[in-house]
Amino acid sequence: MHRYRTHSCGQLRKEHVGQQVRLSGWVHNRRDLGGLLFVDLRDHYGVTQLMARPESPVFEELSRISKESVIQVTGEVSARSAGNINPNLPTGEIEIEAAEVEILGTTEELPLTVFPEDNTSEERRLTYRFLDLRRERMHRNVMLRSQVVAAIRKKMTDLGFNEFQTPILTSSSPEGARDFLVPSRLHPGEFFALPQAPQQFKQLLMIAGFDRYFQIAPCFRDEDSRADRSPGEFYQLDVEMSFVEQEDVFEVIEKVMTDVFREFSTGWEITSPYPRIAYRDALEWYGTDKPDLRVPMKMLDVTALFDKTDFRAFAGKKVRALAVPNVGGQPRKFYDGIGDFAVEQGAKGLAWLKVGENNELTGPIAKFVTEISDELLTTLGAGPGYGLFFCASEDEAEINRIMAPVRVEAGKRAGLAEEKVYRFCWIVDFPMFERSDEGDIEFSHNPFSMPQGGMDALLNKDPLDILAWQYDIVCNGVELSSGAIRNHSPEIMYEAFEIAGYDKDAVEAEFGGMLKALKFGAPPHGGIAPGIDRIVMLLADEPNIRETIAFPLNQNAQDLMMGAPAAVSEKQLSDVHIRTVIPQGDKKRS
RNA sequence: GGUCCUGUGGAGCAGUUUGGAGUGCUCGCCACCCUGUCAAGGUGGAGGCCGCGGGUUCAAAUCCCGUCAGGACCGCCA
Repeated sequence: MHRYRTHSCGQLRKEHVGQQVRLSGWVHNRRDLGGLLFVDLRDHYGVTQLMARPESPVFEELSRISKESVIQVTGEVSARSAGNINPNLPTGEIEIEAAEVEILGTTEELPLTVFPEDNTSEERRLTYRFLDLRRERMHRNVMLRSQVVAAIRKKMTDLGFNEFQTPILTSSSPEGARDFLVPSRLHPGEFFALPQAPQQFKQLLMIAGFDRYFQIAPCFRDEDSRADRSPGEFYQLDVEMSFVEQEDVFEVIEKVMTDVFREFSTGWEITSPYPRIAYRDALEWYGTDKPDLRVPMKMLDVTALFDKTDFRAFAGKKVRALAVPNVGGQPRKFYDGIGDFAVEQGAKGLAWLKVGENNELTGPIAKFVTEISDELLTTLGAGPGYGLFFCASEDEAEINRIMAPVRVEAGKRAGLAEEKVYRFCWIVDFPMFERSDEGDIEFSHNPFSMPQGGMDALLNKDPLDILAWQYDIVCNGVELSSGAIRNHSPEIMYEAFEIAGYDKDAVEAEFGGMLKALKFGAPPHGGIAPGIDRIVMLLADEPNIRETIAFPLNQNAQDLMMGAPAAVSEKQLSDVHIRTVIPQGDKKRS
């Protein structure tokens, strides 16, 4: 007989009855009936019920072993009588009559319960992550991630892509986030940067002629985290293709995403092809460039209409309207509730109107809009039963920040949000340039994207009107990725940087390596990089990205289990020529 | 850098608004009862610096100030 086990805890069925078997695993739960003892034994594969009677030599020992200890049990598989079958357990038709027990690993009192899975603070879960990962939900999420990554690799390979590894110790790349720096021992005072993305390397691979690249790539950015943005590091499906236009990239990614989501979602609906929404439309309609299309309502700018009124509160401000159908029966409390939600988002208030049976408008601002009421309803496509909400501000960005969540929340409260569905979309036509707060022209996103219209556009159009071959893929309000057709022409690159205020010398000083490569026969190319963590987060239907990562840092970018980051010895510091200066008042000291 | 929420036996909460004895709930732990449970059930018990420091008060888990820790968001991050 094998030393530790003959079968897994998820393996035994009716046909094994009568066999002598050995199982190893964790004590999942115990039910002591006095004259009869049940122990659930758990491993990665499942749970099997062990059973012992008082006359058994192992009864006493088995009844004392604490939960989450690791034990090995030998005994005979016996069939459960019809009334005792557990239909919720794949192994529920059998149980093991324990004859021998060996304790392989004991446990101290548990800081959290593995089973049942009650609420535990995330701080504690991360501190004892090895216990947290035993729990069914986290175990399932981590396995889902593993399977999703395997499926993506297979799919990409089937589509003719090759996986490459790119350096982890590298130099700063043009993503624009703060770098994680690694001091060089051999070169005093110089530093590596961990890659924010393998952006330049994948472009170099295209220039080197490899045609179709992908990588499940680790990326590092020293920026603050969010519920959907993991602290410090994350993984992306990094993709780059040669001799392609935007639509070619879309075709590949839509196929991969749709297939993966169909394979791993539990029957959720996915619509393909994904709608394409221009960046400017997305901001006006949804208040964000990552719209949650499960709520279909669009907002509209009605500044021009309110200019015709004497409504002082909106005078001189931009006004955005949200028309919500099917809320005619809602009490005043509903409308005020939406307003309260807007205030929580930072609004001073939210004006609203109710559309009556005969299109008559009622509500706090009704008397101010009498002369534009017909036009308003026509513009918004609203009629009886609609609720109209208005947000006004001099600052369009403020309207967007407030109204984007209000739109989704109002849709949910009105029962208009779809469930069990993945609504993908492409956001396209990002502007190439924007005006900075100081009034200068600057790149609005990635300076290495190809401007739509190429050199001609750069030379002849107002920079603020130039669009880029740049795109995002969004699902249910989660931005999965940005991507772009790259600027593979040095001349166009110099010109684009010129517009943004960088002369040729500055560009060469900053991006000389990349530029040099473009001068030696660069193919047109483009790519994208959907976030693995976010894909798994959507598939697992988890609200927080850390639930999809086995060992995430906490919000403050610390590893509570391993104690990272941490001070290092003076020797280590001097080896890499580093002297630390701790800010005054900072209690952290080596 | 900023705003907001949270901190109460081993775990998760309620109690704080309106100050009056560490009061309560669910789980875990220990002991005992229990021969078909599977989130077993029953009885009893142990376990507390109410995050920490200061202040107000006859009296503080509760009010005030500060501070630490965790989380959500803004900034930031393609």
